[in-house]
Amino acid sequence: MVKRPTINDVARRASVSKSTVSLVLRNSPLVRPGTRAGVHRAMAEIGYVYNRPAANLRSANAGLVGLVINDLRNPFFTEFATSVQMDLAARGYAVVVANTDEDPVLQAQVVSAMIEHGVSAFMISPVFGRDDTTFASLARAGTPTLQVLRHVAPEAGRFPFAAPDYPSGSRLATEHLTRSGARTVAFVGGIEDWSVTKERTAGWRAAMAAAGQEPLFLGGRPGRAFGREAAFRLTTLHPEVDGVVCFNDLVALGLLSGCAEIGRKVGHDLKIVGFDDIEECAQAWPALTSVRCDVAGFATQMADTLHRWIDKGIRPVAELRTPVELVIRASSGG
Amino acid sequence: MVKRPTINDVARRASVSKSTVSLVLRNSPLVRPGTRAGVHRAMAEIGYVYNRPAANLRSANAGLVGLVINDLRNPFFTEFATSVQMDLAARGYAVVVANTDEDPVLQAQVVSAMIEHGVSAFMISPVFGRDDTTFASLARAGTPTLQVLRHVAPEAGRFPFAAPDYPSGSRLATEHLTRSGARTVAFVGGIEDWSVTKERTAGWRAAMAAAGQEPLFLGGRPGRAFGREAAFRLTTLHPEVDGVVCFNDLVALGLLSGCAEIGRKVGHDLKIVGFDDIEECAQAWPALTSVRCDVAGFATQMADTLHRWIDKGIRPVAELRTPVELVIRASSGG
DNA sequence: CTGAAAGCGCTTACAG
DNA sequence: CTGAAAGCGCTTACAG
Repeated sequence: MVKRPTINDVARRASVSKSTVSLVLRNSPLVRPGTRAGVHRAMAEIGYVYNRPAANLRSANAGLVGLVINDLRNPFFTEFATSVQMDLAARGYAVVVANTDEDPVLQAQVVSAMIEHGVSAFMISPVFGRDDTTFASLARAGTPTLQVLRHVAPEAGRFPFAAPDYPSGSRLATEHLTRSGARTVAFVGGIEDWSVTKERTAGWRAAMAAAGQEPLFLGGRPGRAFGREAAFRLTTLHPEVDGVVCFNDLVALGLLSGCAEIGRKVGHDLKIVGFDDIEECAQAWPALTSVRCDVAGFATQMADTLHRWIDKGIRPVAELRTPVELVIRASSGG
Repeated sequence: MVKRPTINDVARRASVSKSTVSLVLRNSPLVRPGTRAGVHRAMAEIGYVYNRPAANLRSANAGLVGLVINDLRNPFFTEFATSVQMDLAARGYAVVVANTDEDPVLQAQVVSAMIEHGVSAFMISPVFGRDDTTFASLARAGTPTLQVLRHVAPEAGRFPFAAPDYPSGSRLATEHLTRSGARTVAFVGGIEDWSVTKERTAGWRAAMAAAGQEPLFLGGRPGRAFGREAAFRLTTLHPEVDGVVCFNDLVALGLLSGCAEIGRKVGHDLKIVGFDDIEECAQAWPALTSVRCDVAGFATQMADTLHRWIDKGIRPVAELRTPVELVIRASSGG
């Protein structure tokens, strides 16, 4: 509202040139301690605040990062986005975020807007579907862009990708269920077209094949509602299923809720494993066995990767997979 | 990475002056349709993208809004923040967000950073506690700032505030429980110092007083973990309690989980009401009765309020309360 | 170590 | 309707 004091006002107040003030601002060793102190005093006195966009016009490094997420209301992504934001803030970046709600048009819009705002880099968990306008803009702008958690852009070299090792996760889950005595293990949740669904079912399919079992896949929107619905469907249509690997924890928690409603004992005649290990898993009853992806740790790693790319020019590897582990709790009879 | 084309490049390509290009950019009616078309063609051909920070240096309106939230991982705030972000995006703003994790120091840091980045306005759900540095910075910068959901800044005139009508919510909840036959209604969760706790207990206290009952308040961190713990504590130490109003839905859902574990029937010998009505309430088993604050609708209203403040200079009223309603489900025996 | 000048990409009067 | 000039708040060579 009120016009902010500028570098010129500081210079006048401290009786130096504005170049000197600029040097002080940028912590140059060239300026004498006494001068520096005087400048700092002047800044405090007149309430000077640095104008980053202006500085950025001449130099570079906007200190702004774009974070674009397909479904921010899903606790898995919430945790990821929040952790990334906080980690980047600790490194001095401001984060402009957008939820794309699995909508390719919205995604293209927010990405364009962020490019106009001059973000230094992007971290994106993209929507699926044949829409290249987003990545075309990104390529044209040349902004460093890291795909996380899911990938869609074809040129992996241009848009490096990192995610937890989903296939291993579902393999671990399935083997655990089989070892615990489950005879028929279904996979519940996930949209079949999505690459992430292919990855999350891969380990389960492999384990099923190894055990000589016919894989039963129940696809659906990965939320609680579908999980609840699946509880009824499984019990009615597939009573032989005694083990379930879920696409994510929301589906598993919905399944738990549905089983509670129909009075089906989870952990005994039906063993359930979730995916992601969101915080709620440990608080549920029965507590939910899940594939721990360590989102918070993954987020920290990604924040660091992006920071090194922007600041030090260190390009991330084209594809990175981080290890997952199975956390066994009551829902799988553990 | 690659230097973006500028307004000058467009001008050269379209054989006009850069002033004309600027006018086209700003949709001025002054420029002839033919000229305008030529400029647009040139922009497309060379892949011009508008440089907002540069424009902002001369004019105003950064098109950037700061969203500062005390606990982004809490689904209530997640829903709020996500809705606000999407609504503001629809109005052409980019949103830089930060989670402060109830930490006043972090809050002061991110607010300063956002001021440096030149955000046009703030929407803040502040941390509690005696820390004025955040609001002092805000006041000094003169950036329009709307307090939402919680308030802490003393000068309401300077920092308008808006939130759902919490007191009415707990009154509705308590009356409903009493009417449903509960004899002893406790309040569970919430840090006693927080103003929001005072507000959320107010209606309950009033209803208790009206019913001539002694109020039992069990304070604690408003999360699932505390809710679970409370289930055990209530059953052991306060077996007479047959109705509970919770600080928020997370506490209520934790309570549900704890009751499931100890085999206590919710909705019959213990009736529970949550607060906020997050999406999960309807998916829980038993489904959770809750005070609906309509976060999404509230968010839309706040986005609109902020937009009118920034764009049209219409100051919000000093304090706004939005109506709440009780959504009755199985957990309260409804 | 410090200052004067030019320039970053845009917008804003001001002429024409 | 269109163009030349100045200026937004900073940084960057370049002198001194």
